[in-house]
Amino acid sequence: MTSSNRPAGEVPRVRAGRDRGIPDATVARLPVYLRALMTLSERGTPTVSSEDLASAAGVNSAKLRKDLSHLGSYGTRGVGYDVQYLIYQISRELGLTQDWPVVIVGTGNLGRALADYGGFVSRGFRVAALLDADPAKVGQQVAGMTVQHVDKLEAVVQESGVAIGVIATPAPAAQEVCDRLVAVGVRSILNFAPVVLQAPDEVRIRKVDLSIELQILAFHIQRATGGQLPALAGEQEPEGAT
Amino acid sequence: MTSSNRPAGEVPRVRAGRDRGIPDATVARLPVYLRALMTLSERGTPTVSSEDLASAAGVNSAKLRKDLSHLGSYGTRGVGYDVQYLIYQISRELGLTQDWPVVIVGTGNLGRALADYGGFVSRGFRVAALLDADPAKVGQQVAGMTVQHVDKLEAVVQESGVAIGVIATPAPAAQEVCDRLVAVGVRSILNFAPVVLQAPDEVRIRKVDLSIELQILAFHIQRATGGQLPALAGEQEPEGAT
DNA sequence: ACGTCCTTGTGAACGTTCGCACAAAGTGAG
DNA sequence: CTCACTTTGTGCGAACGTTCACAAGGACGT
Repeated sequence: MTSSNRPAGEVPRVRAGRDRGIPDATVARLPVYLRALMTLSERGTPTVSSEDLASAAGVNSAKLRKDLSHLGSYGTRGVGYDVQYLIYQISRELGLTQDWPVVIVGTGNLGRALADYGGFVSRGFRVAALLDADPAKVGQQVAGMTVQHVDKLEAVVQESGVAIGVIATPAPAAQEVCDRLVAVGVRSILNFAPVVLQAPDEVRIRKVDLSIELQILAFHIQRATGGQLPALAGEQEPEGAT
Repeated sequence: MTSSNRPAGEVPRVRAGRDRGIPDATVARLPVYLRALMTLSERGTPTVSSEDLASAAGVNSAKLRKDLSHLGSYGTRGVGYDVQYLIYQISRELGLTQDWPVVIVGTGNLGRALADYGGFVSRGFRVAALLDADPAKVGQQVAGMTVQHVDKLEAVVQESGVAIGVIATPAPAAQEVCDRLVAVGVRSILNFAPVVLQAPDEVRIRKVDLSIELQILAFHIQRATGGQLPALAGEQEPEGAT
């Protein structure tokens, strides 16, 4: 998944000016911290300690401090972190202070859910277009936008400067959509279709698979209960009376 | 394989009487392998090499072989893996050979998308009930099921032996739903709401966050382009350093 | 039967991530 | 000013994950 073209031997560390070598694991957590900070901000909390913020984000406090230290020293010892300032710094690091036009391909249930999802707009993402191959769907209004035919994909991407493509099509159509997005210069793709997309290394693909998460949960339940449905195998602890 | 001598404390891996601790990273990939194998199966492919299967799943072939080796020696040297047999073994390991009743709470766009998602049913998951707190939604037909009021949550869970709860509510309602699910014995929760749920340690929570994935993509684009949109250059300068 | 070719399974090296524990740095009371 | 207290930032060892490289094992042609 990682296509880091780093000269062999060096750890992603301090580079030019500000520290730009942030570990992937840290990057994946920054949005979670941001979310927790937003909640604190709404409550009017001025500062927060690493302990409290870590608890709100569901991580270890040492890990949180180390993560934040990759952005710089934005805390005050003895006090904690200024909520507003930290929100700004994380947003800036994630590139959320600018506007990201996104194209969503596929307006089935999932595509519509995505178009309506408030979390996109509130984080600097803007749906530039909704596309679908089904003539019956073209022209429909979804989340205040008119669904366009997928033939417009190339035009929309170029006119709106779309940098991120979201694929929410059925599985068989996903690869072709991916190819077309790549062909018009999109280098970042978020894929919801249950297929493994093939693309050049320079294209960054992230995948969200609803059923995979369920399967992982099922594995752990099965492992914990020896293959029995827990609710049917007894409500109490195994140590309890049988 | 030698069993690792684990010090007292928390156990990151599955601990069982049997020596079958499968790493989390491997478990997370098994569904991907399974998906690739299903595709091969539909094409009538009898056997597949680790190289080909790894390519189809988008991973390194050595990693795939090591992952599969945790399940047992199911390959034949010089030939590869029998597709049908491997499908069976992975399915069994993931617990997909049995039926998992699932309750979906929240029938907004996302909840409906989930209810309609074919990937659930085809993998041994069955939607036992769709719940919503909105009286206007109760009684509606979604994916062939009637939406019930969330007050029925406890009854549904107990009657159907639901082991997995899916939370697709708005953020403010998620924690309460989580608490209620835990209270009736649900130990595995898949959370789509953009909040960090607090629950006892024995409850396994997995989170899917649509906007977090987008934010991670945005970070990488921004990092690669120095903070500017690749297509639309020149709008806002990056902040000066301290 | 035997040698050659192919592929699995895995030991070992390497890189990444985690979390403890503590020094450094700031606050505030007296 | 000094001292006690709080909290950050980080060095370090351990745990975890990934990848290389190759021995072991099986199929197949001759």
